Amino acid sequence: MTRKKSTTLTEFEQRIMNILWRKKEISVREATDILSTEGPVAYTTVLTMFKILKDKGYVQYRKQGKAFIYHAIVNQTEARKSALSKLIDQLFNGSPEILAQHLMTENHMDLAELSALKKAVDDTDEGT
Amino acid sequence: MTRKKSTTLTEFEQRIMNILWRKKEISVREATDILSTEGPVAYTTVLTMFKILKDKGYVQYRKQGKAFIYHAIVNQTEARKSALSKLIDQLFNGSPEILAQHLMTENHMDLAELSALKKAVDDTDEGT
DNA sequence: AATTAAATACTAAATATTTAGTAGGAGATA
DNA sequence: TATCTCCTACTAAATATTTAGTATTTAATT
Repeated sequence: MTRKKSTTLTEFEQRIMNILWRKKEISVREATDILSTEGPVAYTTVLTMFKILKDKGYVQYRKQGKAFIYHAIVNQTEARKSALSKLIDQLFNGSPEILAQHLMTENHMDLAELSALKKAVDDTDEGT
Repeated sequence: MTRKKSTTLTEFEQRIMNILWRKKEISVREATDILSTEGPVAYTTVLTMFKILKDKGYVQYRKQGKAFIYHAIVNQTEARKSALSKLIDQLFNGSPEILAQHLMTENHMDLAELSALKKAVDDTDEGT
């Protein structure tokens, strides 16, 4: 009779985390402003989401005056890893190789392109 | 005040579609038996899910005696495409290249491996 | 044809997720 | 200090998703 809680970020959680990963630190007010550019959203809705993210251990805050300034405490790479792993399990028979094949055939990525990317990754550290 | 309906397959929908992609055709009874090996599930629950998938246009059925025999009418590649595209939008800045990087760094896929895969894909047609 | 077995249809409800209103509090300001 | 503004806390409810019970139908069987 019970529905399973999501193991990864929900859609709205995701949207907020994306903002946090870009901005490092942000108030609920600022986040609301940013989200509002994509569509109407109430301040308290965003507030609630931050509270949920806090409870789930994805973010933390510090106080500044009377406001909370939030920051992410899970990094993007980790989130990518678990979301991708879930997707691979569910749709790619648990095989990253099948996903790679799919990328090459459906997204027209060729080896030259991948090679260049690999080089770029090897040269830098932060691959975002 | 409204929550957005999922654009991709939900988790349970996904589980059933995986069975359909493997078995081509299946009755609710058989599907229930298969799903039961992973955990308890009521026959009517599975029946309901098939009805939902039918309404959403993911499956179709033919009658055999009094039972419905279901088959998928969306293929796995399409489902993979949309789910992946959604994930890339949400977590990989809309960039398949970033995903490719991630695969290489986090899943330790190297170019030799990818090259072999590419060759395999080029030789066959159905890459599952 | 009547009975039976098994399937579908209809209905309902639990849980997760998303959305937001109202109350109350804390700091800034007049 | 009194007021005002903006913030968080608390509460509530809408929608999606999952789960399954009960009623009805259908086909096979006797």
